Amino acid sequence: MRPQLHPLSFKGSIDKLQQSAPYMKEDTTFQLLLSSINEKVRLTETEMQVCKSFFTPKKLLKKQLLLQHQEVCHFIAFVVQGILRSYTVDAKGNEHVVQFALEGWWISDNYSFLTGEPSTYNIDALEDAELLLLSRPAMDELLLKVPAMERYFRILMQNSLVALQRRLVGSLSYTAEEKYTNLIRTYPDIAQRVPQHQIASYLGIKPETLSRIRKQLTSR
Amino acid sequence: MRPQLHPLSFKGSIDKLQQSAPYMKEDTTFQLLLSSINEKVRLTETEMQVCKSFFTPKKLLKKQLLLQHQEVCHFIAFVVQGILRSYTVDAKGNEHVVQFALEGWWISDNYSFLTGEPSTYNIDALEDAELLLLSRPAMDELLLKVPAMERYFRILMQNSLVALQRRLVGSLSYTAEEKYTNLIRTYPDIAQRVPQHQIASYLGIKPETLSRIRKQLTSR
DNA sequence: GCAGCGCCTTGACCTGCATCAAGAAATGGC
DNA sequence: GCCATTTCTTGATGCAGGTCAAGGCGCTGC
Repeated sequence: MRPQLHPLSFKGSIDKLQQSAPYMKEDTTFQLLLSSINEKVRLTETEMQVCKSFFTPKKLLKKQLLLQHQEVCHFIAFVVQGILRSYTVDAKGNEHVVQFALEGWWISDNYSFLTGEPSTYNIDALEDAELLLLSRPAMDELLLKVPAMERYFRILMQNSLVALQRRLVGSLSYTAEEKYTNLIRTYPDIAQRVPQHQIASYLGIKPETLSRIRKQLTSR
Repeated sequence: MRPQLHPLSFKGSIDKLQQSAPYMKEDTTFQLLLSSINEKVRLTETEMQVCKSFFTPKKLLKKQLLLQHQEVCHFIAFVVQGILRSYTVDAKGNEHVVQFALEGWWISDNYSFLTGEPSTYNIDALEDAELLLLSRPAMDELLLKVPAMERYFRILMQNSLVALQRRLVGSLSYTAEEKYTNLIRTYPDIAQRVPQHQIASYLGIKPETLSRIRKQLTSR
């Protein structure tokens, strides 16, 4: 069985995190991030501390925008708690969900972040969320001070690339029903926490079609 | 105008290369690779020499396979000359072109290369080709000896990620005709050098449909 | 020169999903 | 608890692109 690959990141367990006491707050915020990093590269205790210092915590309410179309994306965001989505609005006015990000995933507009050009995406919260932001200057400095992070980000990029390539081939070769059943098999938590019409948008089908597909599936 | 981003790489000029005399062979083989690297990171003269030593030249005839489905992908390949494609065959027996690679582009199955799992892709040559292969152990050693290459590959990955994300959104929001006109606008050389039915496969449409679209377009 | 094959075109018909329209359920604010 | 809004369902109809089938054109090899 192949290990799962997630766009821009991996999915870490958060069970412990949610139960932990309030005075642990500071630690638990970074715990998920550090375990994500540790899964891919070895950092010394000091490097981890340095790392932490470059991130800015941020809270977001449901529906609140983190990034708006035509703004420059000045950060990449690590999701500590909640769900975010990035989406575009095409020439015909249709929204297309590009990515969901749950706990332990990264989200941003890479293109805008890297080039400084205005973004073509919007990013907002589908649930109240807690994030750790890494700004462009912070990232540049972090990579200088902790070169191992260069490797971490390369691995992230490669994993997302692979996941995205699969999604693309899937979008070309599967029927709407197959796309949906693949999704709920691969990311059952998304299917449960995200409204159906958002999932439809992610899959590139209409909410009506998804509704009919679900009806079909339950009747079997 | 946005700089173009190419899946897994960039497109470098090869005009000079093709005109150069035979005794320059050795140099011209690496020239394109080095200029690709220099565009993204600064290497010392020594580092460039070290870099070269890790690559293995390889020639491929038209239709020859570089990687076969279910083999492990032991390399990433830089295209010096010619055109390659990677493709999958889905459950219904349909081929899907995942990527084309022209001069100056990289091609491989990243997933298989990174994890050592058997590949789900095939890679073959659409024209006689000249490649530079970087094996997994060679890459690991290269990254140790020339850490700047870590950055080069991260940038490559990020660029491909961005390009792939656009392609995905495009595959969801554009009509077949829009997808085709986008392709010939973005990569006119692909449209000219690659047979139509391969392009149709890349776009996720049938050759018959592409033929009809082209007829429509010329009649306007 | 022509046989054979790969590639492209054209026509007739079919189908999966979109579109449009109208309610029904669920959710949330106060 | 009740109204507003958001989300989901269902039905009727349309169309982009797929499928199947046949034929043409231009290589390449002998």
